[in-house]
Amino acid sequence: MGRAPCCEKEGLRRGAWSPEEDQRLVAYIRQHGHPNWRALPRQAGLLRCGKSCRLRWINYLRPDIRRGNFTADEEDLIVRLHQSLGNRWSAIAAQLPGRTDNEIKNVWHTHLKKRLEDGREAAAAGAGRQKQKACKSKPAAKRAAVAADVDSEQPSTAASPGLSSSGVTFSTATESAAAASSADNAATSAASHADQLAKDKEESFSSAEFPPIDESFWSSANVMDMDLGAMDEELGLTSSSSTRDEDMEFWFKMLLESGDMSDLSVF
DNA sequence: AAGCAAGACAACCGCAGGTGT
DNA sequence: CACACCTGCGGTTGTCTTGCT
Repeated sequence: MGRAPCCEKEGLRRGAWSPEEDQRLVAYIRQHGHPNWRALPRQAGLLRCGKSCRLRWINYLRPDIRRGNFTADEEDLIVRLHQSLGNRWSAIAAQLPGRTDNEIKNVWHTHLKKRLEDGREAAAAGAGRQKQKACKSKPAAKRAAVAADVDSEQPSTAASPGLSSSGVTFSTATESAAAASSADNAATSAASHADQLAKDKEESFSSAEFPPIDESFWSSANVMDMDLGAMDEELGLTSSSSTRDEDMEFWFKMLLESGDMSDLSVF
């Protein structure tokens, strides 16, 4: 259980990613996947450490990322999940299709936490969100613009009905919620939240902001030489769901069985 | 119009755990 | 069994944007 030596920092770029770097990373992963993050930047010709590439891909460039503002349901779900899971952002993110742990963490620290601390979450649930969404509109647009840069090279698969991970991830959320419901009626509420999220996501992905995905991208000759099955698995796109989702489900059930999910009464 | 404070978000850092040799 | 390597996670920071005065 050793620790990986620190990334060589000499000659490596840091800070914000340029569109060119994004395109290069996306193009490489498109062709070869990312079996080895450490070796990826060198093979892709990027002056970045593998960690940085992974983070960029996971949090920003991954095709199944759901961009845009958090919905009221998503925010509520985050708050409730946080109450029962604590700072397990990856666990919370597993219940929010298309959202990354980093994004959820940011949202929590920037306003959800404050909302709770202020003790007026109930009152602010409506008004607060309206204000917040207005504030976020520009950054969202900015992100969309950057994404468009990348998408010009790689059509986003986010809107691909067949390839979107939403169904997979969400099915996990639904199943988890369903399991919870057997022990606690409150979980039914969580399931409805998940239902709503799925609807939101579908609507979101079919909106103009998320133009229809070019399905041909994934089946094009560009990716024919790569292991699509492996890629799908990495992206959480397989119908059998990812190992991580399975882990999350297992963890959820364990909590249920151990009674730790009594906190889910908040649902 | 300019300056300042707060908000929002991308990215980095260090650690822990899993896996292969 | 010990070690090295790799990946993933959570905390934190830096920078840019927005709103207010």
